[in-house]
Order: sequence, then structure tokens, then C-alpha cells
Amino acid sequence: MAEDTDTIAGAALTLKDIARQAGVSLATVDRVLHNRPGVRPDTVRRVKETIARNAFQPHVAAAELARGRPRRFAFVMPSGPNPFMQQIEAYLGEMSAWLAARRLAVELIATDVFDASVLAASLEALAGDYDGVAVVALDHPRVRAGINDLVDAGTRVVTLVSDVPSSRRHHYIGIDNIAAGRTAGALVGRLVGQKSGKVAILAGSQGLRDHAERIFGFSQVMASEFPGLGVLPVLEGRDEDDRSEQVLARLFDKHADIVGLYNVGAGTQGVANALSEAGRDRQVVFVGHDVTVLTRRLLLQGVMDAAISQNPGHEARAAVRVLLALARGEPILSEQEKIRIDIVMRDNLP
Amino acid sequence: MAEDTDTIAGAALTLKDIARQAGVSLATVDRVLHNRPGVRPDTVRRVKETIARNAFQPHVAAAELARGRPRRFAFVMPSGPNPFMQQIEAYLGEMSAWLAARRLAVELIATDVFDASVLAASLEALAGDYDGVAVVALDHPRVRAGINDLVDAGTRVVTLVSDVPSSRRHHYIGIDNIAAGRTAGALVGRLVGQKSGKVAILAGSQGLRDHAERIFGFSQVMASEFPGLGVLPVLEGRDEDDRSEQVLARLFDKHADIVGLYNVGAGTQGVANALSEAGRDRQVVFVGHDVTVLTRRLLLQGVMDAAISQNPGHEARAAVRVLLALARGEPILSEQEKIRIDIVMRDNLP
DNA sequence: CTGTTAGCGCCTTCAT
DNA sequence: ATGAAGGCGCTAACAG
Repeated sequence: MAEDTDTIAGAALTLKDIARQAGVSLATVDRVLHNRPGVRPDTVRRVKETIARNAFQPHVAAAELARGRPRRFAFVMPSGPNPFMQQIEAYLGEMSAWLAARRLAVELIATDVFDASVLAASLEALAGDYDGVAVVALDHPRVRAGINDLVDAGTRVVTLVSDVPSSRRHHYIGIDNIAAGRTAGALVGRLVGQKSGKVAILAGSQGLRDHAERIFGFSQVMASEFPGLGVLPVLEGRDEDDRSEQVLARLFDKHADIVGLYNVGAGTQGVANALSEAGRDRQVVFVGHDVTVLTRRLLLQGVMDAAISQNPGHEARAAVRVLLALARGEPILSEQEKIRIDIVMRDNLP
Repeated sequence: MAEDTDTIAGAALTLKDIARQAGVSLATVDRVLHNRPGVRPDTVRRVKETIARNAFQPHVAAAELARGRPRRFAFVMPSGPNPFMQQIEAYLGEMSAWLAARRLAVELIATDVFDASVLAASLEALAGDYDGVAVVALDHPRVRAGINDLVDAGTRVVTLVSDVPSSRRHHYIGIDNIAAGRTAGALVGRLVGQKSGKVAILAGSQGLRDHAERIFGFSQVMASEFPGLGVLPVLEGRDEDDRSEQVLARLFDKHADIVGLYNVGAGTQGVANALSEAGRDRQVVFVGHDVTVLTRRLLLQGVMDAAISQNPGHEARAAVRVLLALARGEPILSEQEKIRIDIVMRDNLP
């Protein structure tokens, strides 16, 4: 019986064992383990060595139990009725039993995240009350300062969906929007195939960092790989259905040779309306973002050809896990927490 | 400041609180909590009611600590040098610190999973020694019996990558292969575009359940949505490079009008060789499975157009998490543990 | 600077 | 059928 066994992780030493081996007390090992002051340098060295030699891992369950007080995390989210954000909140809700069993309290804080001073004020108000904060952040100097202040106060901070790379946040939970735009471009180009013609881009606003990045990636690919397809100037629909429909309708009137359409943000219903009223919903290759009830239906109907998606459930859970790992001082499983750019077509709808 | 707060999970009751409220002792509550015998029916009812009324959640950390003995999980994996399986094993290795901190021991057991009696024997040998078993299973009556015996003995069992739906395994960690085949079909069809011609299918063996299912899904989509593309009879390459190259070379000789190619299993290097030697690596739309060093390179080179992938890291972690949740009696976050069918193209390579 | 000690909340014998 | 009591491994006072 060709059998071969290999064990991953087995050890079971305790703090006490380390203390004995190093010739010190429990408390001293604990101090070293948490880089707390009050230990002579060479004692530190001796203890660290013993820990390393034994590949000692403190038992998280014991540590958690001994802490006493529960951990509190805050999620600072946009106050408007954004379906994607609502999905994230819903998935947090699904975790409630999981959270309760670990004595973790998650609080949702709704704010106008598009107003830098309001958002910054909300962040300031959190100081000291939470072990960790996840925030859908606007990239603005005041917000950056707010984040940095929290970090300085010892709070763990992760940015969610929208990043502030220049801040000292511990982690970003979200996708690379430039790559997402490139992916959209490759799909539009490939799905259009041999045909030549024009490609339209509709964004919420080019002032939004994520939209701008997606457009950048999209244009990059179109220019370098599909030079036969002319890209029309970017339209703005403010992520609203009505406005999106109007600007697109006007565009369809002007150009009869549109073969592809990239919707960078929301306003999807408006896009679908404009396409069907122009009678072009089957001819134009239409790629957009996120899987919602609406995009799901459009994909099934064949109106939409592909959706670029970031998994909201994954983002919700990753944010909690990363905040928890940071708070505990545990390593982060980076491959697990990385948010992928999903290509969703009709047959692999989740 | 438009601010609104909402708390998810807050409680912090303990077993003792429940005991006092129900007018019984700690031990009795514990018995009820774990459906252990030795409690009068109406006491059970009273305690359960108190638990429900307070939405009481036992603290996992305390439970884990009190158990004393560590948990042992076994992963029964194919013994051959399969790159995909090696990836799963590597990701398990990456979790070792995480596992150690939770006093979980994971053991890899290499077996000839393609021989039903050998696999069944391996499973039998595990009885009683493990809290949970993950197995890459062949769908065969003897294997099914082996799985059921383990389940009956109280071991938690999950099937990994390859399922035995008729067994009583607690969970399947893997993708829906029919949907994966459909996704491949939709991609080949859409990427071929206007051109007409023939589509080739290369599988390892049609006797393998997952390969058969993928072919089924693929053919379904081709027939219903791309009737203009003729599907050639399925070739078999035994997942070997040499053989795959040979059978494809012969096919390319016979048919000058091949526009699409679906590689259902492994042997990818052979496929690439055959394509380039026939000078058709840029004209034929080539879709295959899994992201490996090789398929990654082929995607970047433009030889391969898309890879259908199941995330091996996700599968490894999901298997561990599900076994752990089952062992603890915790609910499973089904959306988290579901393995998605990933479409990977050049621009969204992970 | 270092050690001692009392829990954290639950599980598990062992009594009753 | 039920209860009492001792730990599991770590943290956090408090002593020295």
C-alpha cells in the first residue's frame, strides 16, 4: 500500500515549558513575547532564542480567553443606498454567530464618505474606542491624516474597497482597479472579435479614484492591443440610472458603429434601457462591474456579456479576519486575504 | 454629521449565567448544549429555552482551551506528481503557523486514489485516529463504503476536488465541473467570434468523472449556442504531455479548419507543443484548466486564451475550516466555503 | 527588572 | 439525573 505520511504542525509546548527551559518565570516570557518593556536585554535574547529553538506558538484560544475584554471593530461605510456596500453589510450580518462565538463586536458607522471633512471627523470620533477600524476611504489629505492619527493611537486600520495608499493603514482590502480596467478592456476587445467600430466608456465620475484607474487600465489595453477599435471620449453618468441613460442615448444617436461598451460604475439599469431603446442590446458587447440582482439578470438575458467583480462577501470577511489577526499580532495569510478580480459570465455566475 | 450606528453581535453571557437563569448547574447546561444523555427531558427543555431566549453562544476560545487534546485531521491525497495537488499541499504548509496556534495537527497521507480498493483500505486505516478527514475521492462503491464507515464512526469527512455525491460525506469542497465545462464552452465560442470551423476537445480520460462532466457541459453549450462550430470527437491524452502532443498533431494534420481547442485536463505542455509545431498557436482559441507556472506563461504569451481555475489555496483552507467547524459543531459559512469557477485571462492573473 | 497568583469560560472527571 | 471542583494556557495585576 503505497502510503506516505507527512505532518504539518504538531508541537504542543506551553509558555510554562519555555519559561522553565529559559530559566525565567511565566511573566517574563509573556513580556518578551509581546515586546513589553522591563526585561534586561540579554534575558530577552535568551528567551527569544528558546522560543525560536522550539518554534513555540502561543495557543490563541488561551490568549483570547485570558484577555477578558471583548474586541471592538468599527466599519465606516457610505451612508447612501449603494447596493454593493449593502452587500458587504449583509455579509457582515451573516457572520454574526461567528463573531459572537469569538466575543467580537462589529459596529457599522454610516457616514458621508465622499465629503473628506465629514469622513475625517467620523474617524477622529473613533479614537480610543475601537481595536480596529475598516473604512471605505476617500483619498484626500484630511482623510489620510485621520487614518494616520488612528494608527498612531494604536488602532488597527484597514481600507476597504477604496484605498488611501499614502496613509499608514495596515492593509488594503480590495482590488487593483487598474488591472480590473485592463481585464474589462481585454474582454471587450476579445468579445468584439473581427468587427471594427467604436467603443464607449461610461463612468460615474472621472474624479473618483477607482473609476479613473479603471478607465486608465481599459484605455491602455485598447490602445495597445485593439488599435482597430476607436475609443470614444468618456461619458459621465454620476452613477445614476436616468442620467446614464440620457448620455448614452445621445451617443447612440450620433454613432451608428458602436460595437463595445464599458460601464465603469453603477447606473446599470440606465445603460440597459439605452441599449434596448436603441435596439442594440444584442449587438453591442457590454461589460460592467459587480454581480447584483440586476447585472445577474442582464447576464442571463445576454444583454450584458461579462461583469468584472470583487467578491463582497470575501471583502467583508477578509476585513474582519485581517483586523483580528493584526490585533492578535498573528501573521496574515496574504494569499487568502487578497481580493481577486473575478470575471463573471453567464455560465459561472456565483 | 449624518451618522448612524448599528452593532452586529454584542452579547457576552456565559454558561454560568445560563445555569443560574435556568436554575441548574454548569454541568447540566453543558450536557444539554452537547446533546449528551443523562438529563431529564423537561430539564432539557427548560435549559434549551434559556439558551435560545438569550441567544447564548458559548465562547469558542474557552471551549477549545478546555478540551485539552489537540485535534487531528488527515488529508488523503493522490501519490503521483500532480501539480495541482502539490499546490494544495503547499498551501496547507503555508498554514502551519495558523494551525499550530490552534493546536491542530494536519497529516498528509499519499495514496493511489485511482485504485478504489487501495483508497478504501487507506480510509479504513484512519478509523478512530482522526477528528476529520479530507479525501480526494474516486467515485466507486468501495470508496463510498469507506467514507460512510468513517462517518458512522464519528469522523467528519469532506471530499476534496473530486466528490462522491452518493456517500454521506459532510461536505464537498470543489467546483461544479459541469458548470466549469459550460464556462469553457462559452469562452471558446465567444472568443472564436464570427469565424466558423471545428473545435477540438482533449481530455485525460473520459472515464474520470470530472473530465466527463466538463466535456458534458462544454458540449451542451457548443450545441445550443454555437451551432456553427462543429465539435470533433473527444481525444484522450491520459494527462500526459507526449501522448497529448501526438494525438493533437495527428488531428491538426487532418483538419485545417480548427478554430478552437478545449483541454479538459493536464498535458498542457504537449498541447502547446502541438500548437506551435503546427504553426497555429496564435490562430486557435485555446482554453484549459488551472493556473500553474506553465499555464501562466502560456497566458502571458497569448498562446492560451483563458484558464478555468479552482483556487487551490482556497480549497486547502476551506477544507480545514469546514472540518474544524464540523468538529466544533459550529455553523459553516457556506458562501465562504463555496469554491468558485474562476475565469483567468492574462490581465487578471492572480 | 522579575516572579507569584488569580482568574478568563468551558469541559471533564468524580461524587452524590 | 444532577452538582462540585479542578484544570486547560495565557494575561494582568500586584509583589518583591
